[in-house]
Parts: sequence; C-alpha cells; structure tokens
Amino acid sequence: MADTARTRPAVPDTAGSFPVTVDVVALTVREGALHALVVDRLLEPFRGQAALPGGFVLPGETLEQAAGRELEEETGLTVPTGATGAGPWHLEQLRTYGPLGRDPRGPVLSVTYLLLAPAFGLPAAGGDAAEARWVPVDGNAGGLAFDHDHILADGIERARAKIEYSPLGAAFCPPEFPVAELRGVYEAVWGTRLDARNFHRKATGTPGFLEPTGRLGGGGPGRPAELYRLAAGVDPTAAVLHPPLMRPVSSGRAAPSA
Amino acid sequence: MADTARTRPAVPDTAGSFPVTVDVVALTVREGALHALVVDRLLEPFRGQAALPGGFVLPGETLEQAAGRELEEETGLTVPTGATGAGPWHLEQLRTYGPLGRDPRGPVLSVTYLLLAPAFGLPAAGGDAAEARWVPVDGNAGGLAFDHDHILADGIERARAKIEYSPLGAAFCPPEFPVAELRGVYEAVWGTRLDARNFHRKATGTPGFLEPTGRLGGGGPGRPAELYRLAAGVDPTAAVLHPPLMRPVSSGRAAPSA
DNA sequence: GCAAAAGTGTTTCTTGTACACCCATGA
DNA sequence: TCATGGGTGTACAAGAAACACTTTTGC
Repeated sequence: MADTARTRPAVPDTAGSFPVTVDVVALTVREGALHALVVDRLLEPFRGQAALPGGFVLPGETLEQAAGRELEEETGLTVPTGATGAGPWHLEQLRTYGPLGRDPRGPVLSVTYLLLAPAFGLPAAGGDAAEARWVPVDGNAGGLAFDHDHILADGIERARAKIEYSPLGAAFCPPEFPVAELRGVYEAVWGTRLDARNFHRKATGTPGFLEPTGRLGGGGPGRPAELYRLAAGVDPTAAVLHPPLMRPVSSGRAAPSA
Repeated sequence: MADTARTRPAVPDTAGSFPVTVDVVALTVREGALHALVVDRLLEPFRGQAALPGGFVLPGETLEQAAGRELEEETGLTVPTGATGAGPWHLEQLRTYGPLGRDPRGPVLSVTYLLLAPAFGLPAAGGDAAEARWVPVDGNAGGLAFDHDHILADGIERARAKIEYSPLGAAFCPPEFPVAELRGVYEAVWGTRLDARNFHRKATGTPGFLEPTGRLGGGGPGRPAELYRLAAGVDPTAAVLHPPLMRPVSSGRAAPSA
C-alpha cells in the first residue's frame, strides 16, 4: 500500500473506482396530468432512445451541482443549487443504482435526484443539446434507456408518498396559486379525484402549509379564488401535515422496488 | 473522445472516477433503548476513533454485497444479501453522501444503508477485525469519524418515520415475539411512552401486520403473552398501516437534513 | 338570470385517546 | 392473596367523508 505521506493517508489500492452519473426524475403537472422530463440521446449507448436527463459527475463537482448542470444543459433552465426550499423548485436525492448490470459501458454508479417543478417551457430541439420534452406518465410510459423506467417509477412513487405529509405539492405550483390548482396537483400525482370542499378546508386549515396573499386570481368562470403561497420559513421536507392528507385506498400505493 | 469500438462505447474521459464506500447504520433495541453499531478504526484517517461499519466497494461487487461483506467482517454475522424481507433483518439504502469535503483522502462517495435488526451479540475485540460495539443513541451520541454523526442522525430519522406506516418495527424483534416487545421497540425508537392497551388493539387489528402463532411466551411475571410473527408474504417496505401508527406530536420529528 | 367555480356549514361515521375493568400467571 | 403484566370494553373527542348551501364572478 503506497503511503504517499503520513499526514495524507491514501485510499487502499484494492478499492474500486467508479464513474458516477447523476440522473434526474423531473416531474411537473401540465393540463391535469403528471409529466416527466425526458431527453433523446444523441450518443451511444441507446442513441436515439429516450432517457432521463443526466450525465457524468465531473471532478470537483458536488452531486447537486452535477444535477443542476445537467438540467441546465438539457433544458436551459437554471436550478439554484442547494435549492431545497428556495423558490417553488424542489430537488432532493432519490437513491443510488448500480454499479453492476445497468450500463453497457461497464460498472457505473447512478445517483438519482427528484425534481418537482411548476410547468415550464422547454427550448426547441437543435443546438448542441438533445431535445428535452415532457411525457405524460399515465402508468405505461416505458421504453427509456438503461434502467431509467425503474428509476422513473421509483421517483413517481416517492412524489406520491411525499405530498401526503409534506407541503411539497406546492413545489408543482407557481409562487402564488389558488387552492384549486394545488388540488389539481394532488389529483394528477395520485390519479384520483378529491372533494374540492374538504380539500380546501384541510389545505387552508393546516398550520405551516399555505399562507394567504390577499390577492385574488381572476380569469376563468366562477368566483375568483384567493391566492395562496407556501408558508414562509417552513422546511418543505418537514412533515407539517398532521394528520397527513392521505390518498384514497384505491390509489396506487405500490412500494418502491427494493 | 476515444471510441474503443463501435459496439462497446466508452465512458467519456472527462468523467470523474470515484472511490466508493458503503457505510451502514445498524440499529437495534436493547434494554429498552435504541442502539447503533460502531467500530473503532484501526487505520488512518481517524484511527482509534469510532465510526460506522463500512468500507470500500470492491470491483465486481454490488452495493448490497459490499454492505453485507463489511458487516460480516466487522461483526461476524451474515446478512443474507438482497435480504429485504428475508428473516427478521431489514437492509435498505439510506442515501449517498459526497464526494467532496468528507474524507481527508480525497473525493470519496459514500452510499449508506440502514440495517434494522434484533439484538445480537458481537464477537469479542481482537483478531483481525476492529472491535464492534453497540452504543445507545440517546440524542447525544456524537463524536464519530468522517460525517458519520450526520449519517447516523439521518438513519435514525428514517427508522423513526418508517415504522409509522410500515411493519418494519418487527425487524427489531426475533421471529416470534409478544406484542409488548414490539411496543417496546416503538417506544425506544420514538423515545416516547405508548398506551399498552391501545397499541395492542392497533397492532393486532391492522391487516397484514401481525399473525398469531398460537404459542404463548411464558417467563416473567403476569399473564403469559401470545406470540406473534410478522404476517407472511407482506412486503416489509409496503405501507400496510392505514391509517399509520403515528408518533405523538411531542416526539422528535425533525426532517432529515438536506 | 344562469352557469360555474369558490368557499362555509352541517351531519355522520371512523378512529384515536384515555381509562375502567377482567384474565392469567408467579410468588 | 397480591403483584404484575396481558388483553377487552367503553366513553369521549378529533378528524374524515359526504353533501347542502351560500358567495361571487362571467356571459
């Protein structure tokens, strides 16, 4: 074992060394349906096939920085790094896959992240970036490169579970939104219908969840809705919904695959 | 970019390559208190200091295999790999830390696992393995090497949250156990007292949680308790407790650090 | 006025919580 | 018999579910 210096111990040379990718399950709600972000691969392996946005971690980068960089390269949007809670975005680590049997190039570790975001437009195809697009995830998406179908399913299940007890549903909404929009998020993510009146009471009555802005959101038919924002100073990963807002038992509650 | 072959694309050479460790937060309940497994480090860095059991992933290993191997080397016990659900043990991935600023040897990624286990004895110190021991985690453990204090706190919080809605509390118990032992697990993990009678009703009345064995556990004073086992064929990570067994609001419910 | 959506009130039922009470054993 | 812990019954309160009803807008 080559001890370069007594003050700077070295990693044992029997240890493996692995390329590491960061892949992102980016979810949003558009037109009442849950969508995931995918890109068409420009390079082998799986060239031309859809995949989750992601790529290799570069030396000197943190995992979060790599996730933000890949998202920016492939969607043009800038995710404030360490953005857990800053703005409507929410980025959190999902889990790590690999290193064996998931990449034809050899052993590769993939650290995956879950991004919950309000709907946003994507740059047109072309340029140096692969085309990124939103695809609905109505149960049957499928067909992604690598083990990305599996990762996507795990990300969706995480999102479904998380909005039960955390205020993270608001991460799918713009900074100010009516209660009905938040309800639409829950309905899209869970794939169920919720009673508008009971949801309103529960959402507005839970301390540390919503905060009225005083403004009204006009536009559509019917009475204008009051606009709310996510309560200030609340950790968006904290369990503030006590008791939780639980999905109806009919809704899919599959455990994430081990 | 050196394309070694058209049929076997290579990892781009701008990608970083990282040593990867697996570290395990092993928790158990002994004498009514939650304990974590730590080992005393025999090598630099942090020689002589306590740390979570773990070590480098070797080439050709899966992460779970590495976790099982490290546990076996340091505690002498054999964790059936892919053991999610087999036997009373439960091993699940916690999260991944790094690669920057956590190891004086340089950038190292740590994939961490959470092991929930019934109390078991440990081999005596000496031999080629570091001494492993159980330490109580009454809030103030502290003093572990690397970022292991942080990882341990995340693991404890995961365990606290998980037993609310999954049958995993039984992973701390032997194959057959009285309801009171399971209640003791909840009390130790949450650091609260629970009403024995209501707990009994809830635990035995939840479908897919406990299964009577018909046997009685004698021994102590008082009426002998019926023994139960974890219900067969239930995914221990599935959320079977509906509605969940929720910890009293006074109990620590800190969100895992981002 | 009418339709549509927001928001409130009310009733019913389920569940958590607290605690009185009985059961089965050892000393 | 008493102490100890296992297990059941019951009353109360909090919350979920269902839905009638009022409010406020556009057409």
